[in-house]
Amino acid sequence: MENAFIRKLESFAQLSDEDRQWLQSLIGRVNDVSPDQDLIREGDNPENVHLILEGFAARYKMTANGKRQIFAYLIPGDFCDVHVALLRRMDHSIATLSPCRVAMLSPSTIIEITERRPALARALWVCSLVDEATLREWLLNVGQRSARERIAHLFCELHVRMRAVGLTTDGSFEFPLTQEELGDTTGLSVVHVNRSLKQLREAGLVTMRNERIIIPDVERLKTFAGFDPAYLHLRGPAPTATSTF
Amino acid sequence: MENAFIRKLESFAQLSDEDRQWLQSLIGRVNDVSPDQDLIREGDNPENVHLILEGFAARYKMTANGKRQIFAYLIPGDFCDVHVALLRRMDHSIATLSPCRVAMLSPSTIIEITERRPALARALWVCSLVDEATLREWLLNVGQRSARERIAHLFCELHVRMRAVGLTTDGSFEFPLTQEELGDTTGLSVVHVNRSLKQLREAGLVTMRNERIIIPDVERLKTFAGFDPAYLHLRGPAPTATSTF
DNA sequence: CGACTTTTTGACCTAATTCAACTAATGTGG
DNA sequence: CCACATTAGTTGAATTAGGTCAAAAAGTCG
Repeated sequence: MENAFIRKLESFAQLSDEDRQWLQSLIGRVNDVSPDQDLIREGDNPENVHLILEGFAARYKMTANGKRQIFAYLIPGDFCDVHVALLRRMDHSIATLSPCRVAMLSPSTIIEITERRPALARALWVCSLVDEATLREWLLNVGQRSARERIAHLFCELHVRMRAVGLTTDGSFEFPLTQEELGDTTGLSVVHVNRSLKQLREAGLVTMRNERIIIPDVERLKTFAGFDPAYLHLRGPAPTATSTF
Repeated sequence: MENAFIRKLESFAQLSDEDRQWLQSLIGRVNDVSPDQDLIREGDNPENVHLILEGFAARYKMTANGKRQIFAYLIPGDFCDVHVALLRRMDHSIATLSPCRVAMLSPSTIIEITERRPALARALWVCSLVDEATLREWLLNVGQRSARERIAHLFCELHVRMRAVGLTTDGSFEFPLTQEELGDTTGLSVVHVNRSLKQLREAGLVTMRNERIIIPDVERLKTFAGFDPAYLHLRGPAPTATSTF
């Protein structure tokens, strides 16, 4: 799965073989990180750029009263902090949610990309715009949808994103998060996440078990959630679930 | 107020006199736009870059069920869509909320900035990072805070942002939005916004009247809302309320 | 003034929270 | 491999924050 991020960039821009090889060669130091470890913490002065190779991580922030909001899931192929390096001080934290393999790149690599690889630079640009669009969609999600719709919408999004990096088998993909973490992303209590999941399961819309999400009928779930993938700006028809193997 | 945006950029980076003059000369066509007009609509292929000179505008999107979520307020000095031009298709809309004066710049101007004015380019970069951080804070706000805290937090943020462009008088500033629009930004019903405002007013924390927000004791409101302005990444101590005149 | 929009209030309802207990997993050291 | 500890998931009962519906009051504007 080391090349999930090449795959991801390719879903936004046409890359040359040279670009691809060059990207491949970028990956220097790789760390295995256990779950619930902060990669960067609020207040830190960011030094490295992190790229998730395997596992799930998340951006988050805590309120003064100790409540946590998760802002984004970072899945294989996602850069954690390309841009943030421009600011002196991290305004949020990033933590692993499952065991992760993380590549650490030096900021100079990124600068090299922007200066020497226009196609790649553009692809990175687009990535960050998509991240922002995704963030907007999450705000829409917690601001305007019911508990069940929120969860269903999140799962639809994740299915599309996981498929784009070749990590789905039909309607199913790995999802190693706890219901508590789901609650922190949807703005719901654990208890209510549990009850909502039960209802979704009983309606035959989604099942979450063995650290996997199983969607028997993706179209049906999309309809239920009011999911429109336009905001993910994937180009062309996404690869079909099975063709990714 | 034509130079609110110069002021804004200066709160992120040191600009030379030349930069300032050049920025001033940028403003070409200026439109007066009445309230509730879309500047760009979801699905459009963005052509112009809009800069708000006066008034309030907002990014927003509707759900399939006709609910609206507002993602950001655009106040004098804010660029609406510097970056979005990179994508083929708008994934959200931008509308005026009050009468606005809007400068329309050609995308080529932006390209010129990035190529010829490194200090400005950097300042624009930082602006968009701050926009993203603000969006995260809004998600935290609707996901984790109570109705009153949400509203109070939003007002604190707005106070800081308005002050940064010289549009406050002590704890007071123009705020020409309806309670319905406040509801669409905080994920609350109009009725509940109204009741929450009443409680905040009775607690002596904020008053909203005559299209203005009046905060008798800014520090007290910040404490109540759990507001920490770090995410706005303003450099140095902000100008004091009265020194802006 | 009269039409329309926005704000305010009341009464009632419901989605989601909280607290608490219990069960099912997962993990750890002997 | 088992006994015990710990974390995660499930369920029930009581409570509450916030939503809905409806109608009145207060502004706004041609």
